[in-house]
Amino acid sequence: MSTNTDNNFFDRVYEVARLIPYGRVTSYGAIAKYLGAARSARMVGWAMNASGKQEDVPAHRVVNRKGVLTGKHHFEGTNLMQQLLESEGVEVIENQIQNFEKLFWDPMKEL
DNA sequence: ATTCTGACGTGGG
DNA sequence: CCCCACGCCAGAA
Repeated sequence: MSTNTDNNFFDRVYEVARLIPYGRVTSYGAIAKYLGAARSARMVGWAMNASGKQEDVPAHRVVNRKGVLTGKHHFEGTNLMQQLLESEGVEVIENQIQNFEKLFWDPMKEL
């Protein structure tokens, strides 16, 4: 059995997502790039879609490159994603994360 | 098999 | 800064 590098692309996305520190955020592209699939940023989003099964995947900490909560519509309710972020100290206005550059967590750089 | 779509990213205007 | 068009690639119909 493989350790953790032979899992499906989806599972790898989940692994990285779990590594996102509390109160920090990252982008789909950053994760995709870290996995060596920079051109598959969209797949990361798709993977997140299936992350509903995974309980340890903080999908709310993953946004697009602009720092906008593009996927909030996929969460339960209408502003659950924003609430989760704000509960971590992340300020969100109009689906836009404030100080995005400062809160941005780059797996390639941090790992 | 083919076609469309999408929680994206980049480039040009 | 905003808006538009194209590329990528995996899953769904």
